[in-house]
Amino acid sequence: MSPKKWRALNTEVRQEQIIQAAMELIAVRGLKGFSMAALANRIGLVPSAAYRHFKGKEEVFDRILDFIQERLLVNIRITCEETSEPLERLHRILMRHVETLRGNRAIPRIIFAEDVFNGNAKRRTKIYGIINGYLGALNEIIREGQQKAHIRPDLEPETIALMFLGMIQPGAILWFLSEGNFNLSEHSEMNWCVFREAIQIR
Amino acid sequence: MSPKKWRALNTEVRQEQIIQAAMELIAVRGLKGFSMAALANRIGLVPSAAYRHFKGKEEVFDRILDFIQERLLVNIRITCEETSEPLERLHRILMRHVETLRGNRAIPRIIFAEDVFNGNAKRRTKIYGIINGYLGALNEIIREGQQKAHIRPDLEPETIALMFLGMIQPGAILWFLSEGNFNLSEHSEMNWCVFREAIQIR
DNA sequence: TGTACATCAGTGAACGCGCGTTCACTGATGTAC
DNA sequence: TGTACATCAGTGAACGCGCGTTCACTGATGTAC
Repeated sequence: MSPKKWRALNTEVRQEQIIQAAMELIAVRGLKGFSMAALANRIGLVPSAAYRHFKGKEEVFDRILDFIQERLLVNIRITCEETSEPLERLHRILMRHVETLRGNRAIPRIIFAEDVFNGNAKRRTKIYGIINGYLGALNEIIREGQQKAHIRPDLEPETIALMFLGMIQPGAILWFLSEGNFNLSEHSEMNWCVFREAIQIR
Repeated sequence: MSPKKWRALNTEVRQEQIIQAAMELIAVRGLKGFSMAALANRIGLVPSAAYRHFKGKEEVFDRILDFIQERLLVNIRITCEETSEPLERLHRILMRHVETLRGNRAIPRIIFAEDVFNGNAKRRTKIYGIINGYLGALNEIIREGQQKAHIRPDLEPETIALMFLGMIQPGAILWFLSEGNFNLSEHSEMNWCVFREAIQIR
């Protein structure tokens, strides 16, 4: 079929290619576009070949979730290495989060798509865990900010952490629905100003 | 088949039943559970009978979106009739919004499920329009609050309106993922306190 | 009031399609002796 | 260094399933005369 010499690649390489292809497919065509056939074709394989590297669609999806979790937590980790000032940390995490969404359009599609976990309690729990893990990391930063007297101590860290996500989500949906026309970064920056004033000690 | 006498109902009644059944299905089983077959069975019809009352699945979905739009805007309308105090309006709209989500679990599933509009530009535009319409109504209330010197005039009404949605969305997702264990009302109330302080004139 | 016909909601069988998955087979590469 | 065999990635045909949709048909109700 192909003019150039036929070449088999080992499983690790293929697994990475498949996850990558899946993310691209979801980014461009949505969750419906994420099929084993489309996946395989995208990296020049026949659909059944994908089953040499993954047990099935479920496993591919699980790996995608792992990837997303990792991406989000890395943002927090490197930010915390950069600075120890709590408000500055939150600000940078916000900006990195937005950039991550802009760079990986598949992420909001998966996280928001409540559809994904239906009839699959394990998956639902997994996504719940990812979000809670992220919120937990934010909680820690916020609590530190309260101890250092940078953040109002009368607010629950959990409330602040959720409002943090609230700065991003509605904008992300509008950005997505408007096919990129809505200015997500600018909007987040304005939200941040209001948010910071609301939580910092005046 | 059925023991009780066979009875045909007219199209208006059936249309209402079908929309209702569709919302229930989405609420309980997610968007994947929304099929013409399940729909029809739920109201005691054979799948093909549904096509007597709707051209197809697309049309059913369009009508669901109309229903949601109506529900959201009604919340704003009746609140504005109750009180003319801008901050009180926003507070009540927030509570009503939360109650609407709790009463119609299908709504967050549809609005968040970015999947829905894929490959269907018209539908995407329609949902964008619904959200923008809601934001527009909030904008008006906010602008009035700024003119009456209840709300800080240095903030863009659009920013405030989006943050308003941000009070609801992350909580709604957690509430959904936790299968109702997350206390959405309480969380919204706490968010409101922070939000009000952030936008009101001190 | 009775008859002939149109309308309208509901039925069941059948279709085409896409998708996830399986399986026997192939051909290249790695390994044991 | 050469031969025999195992392993491993890729192939293509085929499956079963669910779903959206169509269509000829049925039986009750409404309407015209």
